[in-house]
Amino acid sequence: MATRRHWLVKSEPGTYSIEDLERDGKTCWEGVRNYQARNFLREMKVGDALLFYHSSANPPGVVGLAEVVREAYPDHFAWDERSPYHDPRSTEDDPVWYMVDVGFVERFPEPLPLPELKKDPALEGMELLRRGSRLSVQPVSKAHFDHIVKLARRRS
DNA sequence: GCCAACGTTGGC
DNA sequence: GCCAACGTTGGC
Repeated sequence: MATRRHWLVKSEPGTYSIEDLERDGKTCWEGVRNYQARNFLREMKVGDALLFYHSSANPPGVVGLAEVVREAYPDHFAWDERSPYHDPRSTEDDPVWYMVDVGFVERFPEPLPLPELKKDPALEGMELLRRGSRLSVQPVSKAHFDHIVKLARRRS
């Protein structure tokens, strides 16, 4: 079996929250419109583990875990003129944007707020904490991933 | 609401 | 290929 990879995905809770994913069980991760983030989406394999991050929240932070349940396929919202994610450069014959399906794994009893993650020396070098980092889909090292899960357990 | 950081666009 | 202008992200 191939080694499972680890990632972090951001969502604004007003758009789609961990509570929404808990309710839905799974969802398609549409709307990624950044090439670097898209390339990471296309690298994802079924079973890869995801940190679910609430951006533009009070406070922002990691709120739970999800997993990849379907590998990358064309993001058809790009073809929909009424969608906020519409992008005329992407067509059915030649898709530009992709999405995966993600499944709910767990919601942390308490969110891990960004300011606390910033203070943690064990998370040094994490992409999320890099100054000016805006990537909405990013790889996470296993060590950083495991440490964050451990922090979540410690809080409960 | 502000603004720093970043990505994209388009003129040249 | 350079780079200024612009739009977006996202913390604060």
